[in-house]
Amino acid sequence: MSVRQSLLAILAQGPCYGYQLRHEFVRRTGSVWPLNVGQIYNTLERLERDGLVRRDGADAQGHVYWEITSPGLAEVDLWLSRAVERTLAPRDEVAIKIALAATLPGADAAAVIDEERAAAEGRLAELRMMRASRDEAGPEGLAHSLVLDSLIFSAEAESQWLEHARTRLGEHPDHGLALALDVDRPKRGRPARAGSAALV
Amino acid sequence: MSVRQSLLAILAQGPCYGYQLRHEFVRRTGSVWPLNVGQIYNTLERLERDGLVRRDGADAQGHVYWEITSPGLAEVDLWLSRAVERTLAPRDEVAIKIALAATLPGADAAAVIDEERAAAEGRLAELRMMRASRDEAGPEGLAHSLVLDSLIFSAEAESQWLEHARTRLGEHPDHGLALALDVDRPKRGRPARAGSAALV
DNA sequence: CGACACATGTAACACGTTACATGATTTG
DNA sequence: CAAATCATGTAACGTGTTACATGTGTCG
Repeated sequence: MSVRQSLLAILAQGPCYGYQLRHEFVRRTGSVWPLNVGQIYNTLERLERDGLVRRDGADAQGHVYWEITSPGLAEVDLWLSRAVERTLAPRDEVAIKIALAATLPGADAAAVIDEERAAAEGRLAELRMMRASRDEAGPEGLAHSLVLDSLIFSAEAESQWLEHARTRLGEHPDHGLALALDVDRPKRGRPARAGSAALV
Repeated sequence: MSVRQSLLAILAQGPCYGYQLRHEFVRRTGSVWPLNVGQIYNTLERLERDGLVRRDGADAQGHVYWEITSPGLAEVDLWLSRAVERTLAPRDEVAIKIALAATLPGADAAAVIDEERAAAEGRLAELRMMRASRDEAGPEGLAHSLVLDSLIFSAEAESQWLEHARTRLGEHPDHGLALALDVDRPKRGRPARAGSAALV
């Protein structure tokens, strides 16, 4: 929903055409989130379908302008006034992967964690370099550095969690967490074929 | 890609049928990520389409078993051996929203931050309660608490970033970050209709 | 019996994302 | 002129997600 809501929010400032919307989005979010132009037109059509924007004719240069509607403005207000709806537990591929690696007999959970942690640290270093060389002057500066900070905070948390996970895994006696398939689960009868331990 | 890869990884341990896969996924990831059963069958068909699993007949109870193929096993190995592919800057709706709120003349960025922070703290409190009442005994205990820790680390980072953002916003003179539409951008000629400042 | 969990499956949708086609205009 | 940018658009795909239909088995 981020792209959709963002475009809508920008349109709340006044009519724009496609390329302009992309420019505004990139400019305001610090150029860290590139946006394929095609997606703009795509999203605009979906917003139109939902009655949140309408086509607003074209100017002398042929630019097709889009205008926000009343329901669209209401949607923007709602977006800004209420916190984003998040599930209590957003799915995180890395966390899922570690949890599975830790319970799969055939996997080396420690190695998986190390690999992910190295990747996280690499991203972190790159983000910090970007952050350091970021020019904070100009009206866009603060927003830009805030976005970078957000990414850095998040990457730091991931790396720290992985370190924590690595430690706790090491403490665990003989990696005794590998789980075979739970063949006894079905209430109404056990499958004929027992859970064979393929792979390793 | 998380669900897809997870099911594949579980199937690497041996053939399973749909409901069993769901059970295994939920069991290994600490029941924090519920999985609609329909999605299992959906995903299995897509995996079959890609040649990573194949149907493996049914047992006496009518359970339809699925078996991983060679390419499927290779895919699992790859997933476990290499870090998850992540863009340097994953899109985060909250970060995008704050960046936009900070640059939109009509928005009260401070209020938006406060609202998001309250929500983040709420989630955090709930996660900590879950974590505290989590039974760590049993083979699944460690994986479960690690997953919860992941969510907690992540929620903490978000809250801390929001606090940081709030502070930096406060330091900023007269909220001077509101950006009007960048009407001078188009290189080939200025649109006839100037960027009007609608909304506030 | 009736409610509920088990079990399989289908169909549709949402959003994000990319590849491609097409043309005008600017610039080296 | 040729290349690059600006600009609009279309078509397709991928994953995640939900709603629904259908039937069997269990249990109070």
